[in-house]
Amino acid sequence: MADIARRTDHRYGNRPTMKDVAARAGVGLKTVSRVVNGEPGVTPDTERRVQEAIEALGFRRNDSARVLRKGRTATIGLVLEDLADPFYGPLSRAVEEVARAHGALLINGSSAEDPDREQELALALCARRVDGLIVIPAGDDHRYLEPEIRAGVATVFVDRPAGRIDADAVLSDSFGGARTGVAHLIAHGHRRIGFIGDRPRIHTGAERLRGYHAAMEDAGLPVKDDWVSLGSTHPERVGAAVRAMLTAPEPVTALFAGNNRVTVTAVRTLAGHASPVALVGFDDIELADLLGITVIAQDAAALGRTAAERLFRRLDGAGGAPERVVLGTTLIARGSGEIAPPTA
Amino acid sequence: MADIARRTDHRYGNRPTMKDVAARAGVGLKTVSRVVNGEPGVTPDTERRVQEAIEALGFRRNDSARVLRKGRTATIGLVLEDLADPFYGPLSRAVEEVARAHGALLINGSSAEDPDREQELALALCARRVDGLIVIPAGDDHRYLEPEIRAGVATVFVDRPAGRIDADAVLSDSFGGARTGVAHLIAHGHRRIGFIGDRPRIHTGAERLRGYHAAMEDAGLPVKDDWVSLGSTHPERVGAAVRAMLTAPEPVTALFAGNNRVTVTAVRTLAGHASPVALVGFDDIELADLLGITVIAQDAAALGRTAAERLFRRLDGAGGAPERVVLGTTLIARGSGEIAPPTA
DNA sequence: CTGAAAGCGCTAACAT
DNA sequence: ATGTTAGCGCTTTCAG
Repeated sequence: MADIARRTDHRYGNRPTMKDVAARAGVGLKTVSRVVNGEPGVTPDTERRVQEAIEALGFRRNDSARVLRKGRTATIGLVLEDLADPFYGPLSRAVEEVARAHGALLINGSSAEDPDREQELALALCARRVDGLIVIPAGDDHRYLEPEIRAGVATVFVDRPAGRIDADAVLSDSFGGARTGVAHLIAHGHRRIGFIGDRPRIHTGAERLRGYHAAMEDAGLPVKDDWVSLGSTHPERVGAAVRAMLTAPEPVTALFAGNNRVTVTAVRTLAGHASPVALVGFDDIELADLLGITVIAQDAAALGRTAAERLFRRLDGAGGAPERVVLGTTLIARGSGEIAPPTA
Repeated sequence: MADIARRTDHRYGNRPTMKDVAARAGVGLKTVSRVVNGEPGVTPDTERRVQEAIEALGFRRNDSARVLRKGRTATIGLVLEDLADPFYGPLSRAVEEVARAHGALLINGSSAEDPDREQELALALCARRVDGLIVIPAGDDHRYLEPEIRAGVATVFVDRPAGRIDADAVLSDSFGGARTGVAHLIAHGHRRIGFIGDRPRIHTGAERLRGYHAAMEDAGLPVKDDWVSLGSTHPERVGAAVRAMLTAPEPVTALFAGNNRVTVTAVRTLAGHASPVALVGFDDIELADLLGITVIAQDAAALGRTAAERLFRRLDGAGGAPERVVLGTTLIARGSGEIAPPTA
């Protein structure tokens, strides 16, 4: 009766279990477990019989049950902004490689820059008991993760730091990179420089803006309100911002683009402009070399690799207070940042 | 004694369970389950007490246990070639969005174009009992998936068809796209056209080569051995192939690039070349518009979306024989493909 | 070297 | 409306 119920119940498409394998091989359940996990203490002959039964039945161990018993899933979660953004591809891949080296799989999801969605995703991953979590924050309040972290979910933030909790973070030097980029434009003779960034709520955006202001101040240059535009990275918004700066009462002669999305739109917009305008963008872009775009490059793969390595070190028991690692950026001069201002 | 053992045992970092919540709220286990899952039949007052206990204890349902009982993981697996390749970013994102709409999460991994790694990954996903699998094949023999598919793992192949098994597949029209692209070059006066593709073992590569041959034959043009180069998409290999074709006894006046990686290298190589050479590439690339690169574009997001939708339809019980869906491609003329051959 | 029994945290089925 | 019991498929413990 109980057995009929079980056979009628087609969860997992009625897959064979270790019990089935044991019955077929005429051995005990635990012996099958030993063979499947390569544990010692099984005679070659018994092992062969078990292997045959496994083959015949098409048995594959159910890791869900294993996880329940062992308490570790060998899975880590990655919450990022947008899997389709070329900046996050190499980052994800680097995380994946480190995970693979540690025998773990990767679940990832996009927050679409929505704090609620970030939280929903991160908590769903915790419910699946991922061993660790790598988060590229969309929101600025991560207290919702406190119980999880306390319960033992190793957590590392990347690209942007956590908000309102103390946690490991791996970042690029946004402030220094932007400052260097703007100083580069100043060194080439520009005095009226525009900054187009994303929403100021986003940490990297704010830091890059700070770098811009610092470079201008270092050079004793004023900053007009018209020269700073923050908001969505939507092409329309950015395009309009570029045009506004070029036609302002005191038009800019150079632009600093706050990230890869902005740079792309800025280049497209400037391509349709009469006189040349200097441009330096944060983040490298594919084919930027052929287009001669000067950029402040950050190493997305290194960001992901560093974060993942720190995560696994924590999982391996490394203690100590949360740390913040800041990776440097590189100025790559390709032409667009070396255009001189029009001689007035 | 048993309880001491349990407390000492720190799996899941000693997280509270429903039993703990039940004890604290002074209710039965099942009542907690009802509250957590939003099932009816709980008085508002009881519900409040349970919620309070959940908050106080920082309880989060253990989905591993749930999965074991329910038989569905609400997780799908995606095996692709390289998460860092800009072609797969939008594809993954599209799959993710469909999964999200169905309340499922996405585990993804890169095969790095290695058949063994593809198999290892796909089977690891099956061991975790993903409900469904989307595979971008690296290998050409997928019989290893037969037991899994029979056991109920819905499987859809994308970008390239499955090898030696009959399964759903969603593809782009590689043959037609390449034929159109090469015909476009012929229409602009070229007679000596080169084809640079990836390894012929890869289905898309073979199909595109077939399209090239078809277009040449349609026009009654011969194809010299020197004009076809297949192999790795490594920049060095591709660069050398381009240079060889331009300096062959009968040099080509136009090139067809078999995929996005090849196109990028071809553009870089041609940029250093004296006389202009026409180029059409398979796959669109970011900023190709600014560089004036003519391409045969496929819709990576549509590929992913279509595959994921089919997968969930199968999961929802849709029967019928495996089907092959072929999505069309689009020729986008931007200049490089409209360069006329040098007048001889 | 092998196996029986207990139980991981949850849900389904059945009481009450 | 609420609680009790059994058991998902595996690993752990302990006894042969």
